[in-house]
Amino acid sequence: MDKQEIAEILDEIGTLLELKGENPFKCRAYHNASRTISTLTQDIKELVAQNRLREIKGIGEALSDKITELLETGRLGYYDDLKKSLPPGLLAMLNVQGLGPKKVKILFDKLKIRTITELQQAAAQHKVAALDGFGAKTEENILQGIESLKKHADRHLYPHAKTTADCILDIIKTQKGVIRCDIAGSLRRKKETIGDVDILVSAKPSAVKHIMNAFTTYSDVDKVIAQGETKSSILLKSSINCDLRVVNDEEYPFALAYFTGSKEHNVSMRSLAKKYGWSLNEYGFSKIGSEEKRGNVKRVINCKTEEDIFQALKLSFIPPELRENMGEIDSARTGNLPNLINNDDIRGTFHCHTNASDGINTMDEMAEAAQILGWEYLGIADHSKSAAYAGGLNNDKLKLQIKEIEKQNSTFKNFRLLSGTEVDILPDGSLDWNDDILKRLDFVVAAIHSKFKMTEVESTKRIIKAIKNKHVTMLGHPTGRLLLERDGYPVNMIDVINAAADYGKVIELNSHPMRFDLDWRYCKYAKEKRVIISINPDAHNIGGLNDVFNGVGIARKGWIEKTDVLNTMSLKNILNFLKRA
DNA sequence: GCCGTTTTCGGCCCGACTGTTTTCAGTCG
Repeated sequence: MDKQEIAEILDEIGTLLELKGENPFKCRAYHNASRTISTLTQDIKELVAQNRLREIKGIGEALSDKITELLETGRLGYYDDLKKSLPPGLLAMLNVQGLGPKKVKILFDKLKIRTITELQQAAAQHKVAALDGFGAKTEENILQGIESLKKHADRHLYPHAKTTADCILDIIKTQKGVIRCDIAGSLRRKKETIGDVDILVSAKPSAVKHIMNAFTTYSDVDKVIAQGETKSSILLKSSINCDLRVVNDEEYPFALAYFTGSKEHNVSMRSLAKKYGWSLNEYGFSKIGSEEKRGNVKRVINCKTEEDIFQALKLSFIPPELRENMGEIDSARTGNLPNLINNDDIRGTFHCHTNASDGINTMDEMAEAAQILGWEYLGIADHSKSAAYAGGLNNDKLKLQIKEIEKQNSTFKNFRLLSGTEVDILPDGSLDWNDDILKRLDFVVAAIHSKFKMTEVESTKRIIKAIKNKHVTMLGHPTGRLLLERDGYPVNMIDVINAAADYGKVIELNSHPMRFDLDWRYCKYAKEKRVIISINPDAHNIGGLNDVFNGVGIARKGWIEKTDVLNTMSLKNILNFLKRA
């Protein structure tokens, strides 16, 4: 059992306790512990072996015992008993918008509803509205919530949500009376996927109604979910939920910080404010104990921008991408925030396909696009011969491509194509090209494209064997395509990172919107082990090259600094690096 | 269930909106 599985069980225990009506703080303790465990960088097995679990903040005696039991026996009696005491369908019911643990508990206690299907039937028969605390409107919302759940279960990819948000932002910005206007929420934090879009506006009071109307009557609105004085919520035809919040301009920086989140980051910021004797909310700082609410808040500190808020708390400015309560507040206090990568820092990239294998554009077109982006180099990495499904090159075609690249390079001035390959790691860990061909290439990306159903131990062994090959430069998409599931595979990333450190290999962080291989914890671990990451688009066309930027958000979450990323090196350094590799 | 320069008990982040009530509970972010 790994820490991720432990974290999932702890989270579920927290939710199950909520459904049983347990002390909310006890429930929260489990949720907090789950998050802490899942983001742990130390080896949990080692911590248990050394009896050091309780050194972790939020893990006390009870949780330490439970985690130890889970790790040592693979089971937890407390969890099994808890699960037996409630029907499994209750957890799924919590996904219905507007239903929380209290309402689900009532539905179960009074009507014996155990599944979403039973809930839908009961609501259709108007049995739900008859319950105490429920009504016709709640019943209607439950039915709509179930429909919506079926229709919009998925989250939205960053680039799609960003395009949508920009269109709405453009409309809001041009409204009369608007002072400041920004995207907030997970979109501002550049999460890989977005739940809903949050837009924040500051405006003159007289303009609020007019702005809200402009928002709710936007041409792409499918349905207006809520419309109030400060907040409106719409569902777009593209099935993206979008919230607009209006505040006055004095409140704006506080609201921007608040609605940018994350929730966990905000909780920590409030705790910190409390230590200074202030209460922090979306409208300002106020003195603890004062009864003032919105409208007559006596601001203890005036803040015109978000920067001022951080400064008031003696923190350096925390970029939105880092606001996940993953240690950024401590780092901001001690001046140790990472130096984040910007799009402008990217000086080239590897792992790009052409129409020689399964790409769409020609090598010429890809090279031109890279130069337009201002890059110094572009790596060509078409598939190898075993990747028949992807039109993998045969020996002769690869040799021809190497020659073609040499020829092209003689025509460039401040740009260079690098000849590479995305070589298949075969099921036994050997490579699809022999060493004679591999040594002729500038770089070699090794990746798995077959036999995804191997066990974690088997696929880890397979990858590590490939990493050991002296011609391999980097490991491509190390866990497959997680968002597509169908070709993701289990792998022990800690072992893989250790091997990459031992053999001096690069690990690729694919930034194609459908592929997010490494999460921030592994990036952080890779950094500790001094393993270089490369942000690669796995671009199959010109447009794909622009997606490198989408990966930058991920890299930021990984606390990867410019110096830790291959793509920020100049061509000269890249060539030196490749020679060494 | 966790935590403590207010440490073994009492507090744990905070406000808007909705729908249900007639002053508030539940949900959400």
